[in-house]
Amino acid sequence: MADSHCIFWFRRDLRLTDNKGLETALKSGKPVLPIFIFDKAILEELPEEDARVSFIHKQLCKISESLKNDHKSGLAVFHGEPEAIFKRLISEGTVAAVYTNRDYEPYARKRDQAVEALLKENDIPFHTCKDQVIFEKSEVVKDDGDPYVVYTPYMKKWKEHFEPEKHLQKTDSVSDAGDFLRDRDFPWISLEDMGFKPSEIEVPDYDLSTSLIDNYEDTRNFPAKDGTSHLGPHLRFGTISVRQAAKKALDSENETFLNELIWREFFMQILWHYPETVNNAFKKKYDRIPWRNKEEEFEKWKNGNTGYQLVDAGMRQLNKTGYMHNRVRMLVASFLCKHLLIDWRWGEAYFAEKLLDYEQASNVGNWQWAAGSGVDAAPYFRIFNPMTQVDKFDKGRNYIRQWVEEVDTDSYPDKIVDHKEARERCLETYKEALN
DNA sequence: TTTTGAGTTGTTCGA
DNA sequence: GTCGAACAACTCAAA
Repeated sequence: MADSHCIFWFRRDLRLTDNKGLETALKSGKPVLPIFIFDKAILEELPEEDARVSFIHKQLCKISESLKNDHKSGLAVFHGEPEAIFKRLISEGTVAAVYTNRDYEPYARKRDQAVEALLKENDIPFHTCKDQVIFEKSEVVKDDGDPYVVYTPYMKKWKEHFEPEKHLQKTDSVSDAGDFLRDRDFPWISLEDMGFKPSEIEVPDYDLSTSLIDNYEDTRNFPAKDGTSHLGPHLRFGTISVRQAAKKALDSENETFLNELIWREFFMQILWHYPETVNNAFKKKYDRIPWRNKEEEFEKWKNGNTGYQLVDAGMRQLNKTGYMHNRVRMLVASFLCKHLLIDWRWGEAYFAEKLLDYEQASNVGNWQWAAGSGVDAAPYFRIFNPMTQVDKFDKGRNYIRQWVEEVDTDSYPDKIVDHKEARERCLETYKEALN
């Protein structure tokens, strides 16, 4: 029998530096076989061209290259059902342990439980590490042990607990930590093998320059300025570690950026404690709202043809680039739920399909916020006025003109609903349902 | 247990 | 144009 080795399973932590689980695996003393699995169940739901699949694939190529060059090792990439692949991997009898970083989404939790059970049957330990957040699960909770469901006290407690020297400690460099399994070749899987084409939409590199972070508070409300770090997708796929991002946030005099990272963790712990909110309103009676759910209106919203300029600009930016300015996200979400009375789950699903920085915890949390049904949500009578939002945040209409070329011509669509009427209809509907 | 103050991001209306 | 109140209570967090 060949010598035993352990496995490190990459998921949403696609980097070789400052990767807690990888470091732990290397320190086990056994050679490490790094693997990635394209999960068939997830891929089947996606269109032929998906920017995120392309991005993951590209990152895997990079990781594989540097493993080859620096460690004479390779990355084993699979396409299939995780459990079945692990069965195959352990069938040789040489796997001593499996290491991975924890993932808190309901689907991932279920998947990991199944894998863990399978490994256990074969007496193989499954070690998981905290990597994608500074604080997870119940690390920041109220004194009585219950989770926070209001952001501000959570944020304060988070900061109380936070010790940069301890929590931002970088992992050892890969070469110092241990060895990879060498000289094993695996067939490489191309996008085409999995039925995908390279996407025309590219994930932009992140920019953590100081000026950007220091000015974050000034620019974050003005979509035309696009003062964004593009950090979202990189935190999503782990091409940057949250610790490195937090370090940058700390260097800034301005806490706004750190607060955004804390929002991310706030929603992650909400999802951890309340996984059912993926499909159900956090405030249960909001599930009594009789959504109108008009398909043709949903289509217009998706395509940016509502006749409300800022809404349309946002949706078109999303469709073209996989990104939408946060200020505008709030508006289009409010518009869908309140003006059109379409179920927040429809909007959530559309964002899930399009956003490069899609993060289930934040997306569900923020959609429920917009609908009024979530934790710490906007009161239901707070209804954005799409015209007023233009005056406030895109006065020069630069953002609008950038994304809606025909905005000042006859071919631009009429308003899908009258603002005043829609507003009153919403207030009545909510009031009635929540009584 | 009870009390108190507070809660991401707004809009409208009337003075 | 500017300002404060109303919009609706409710529930959370902490003392």
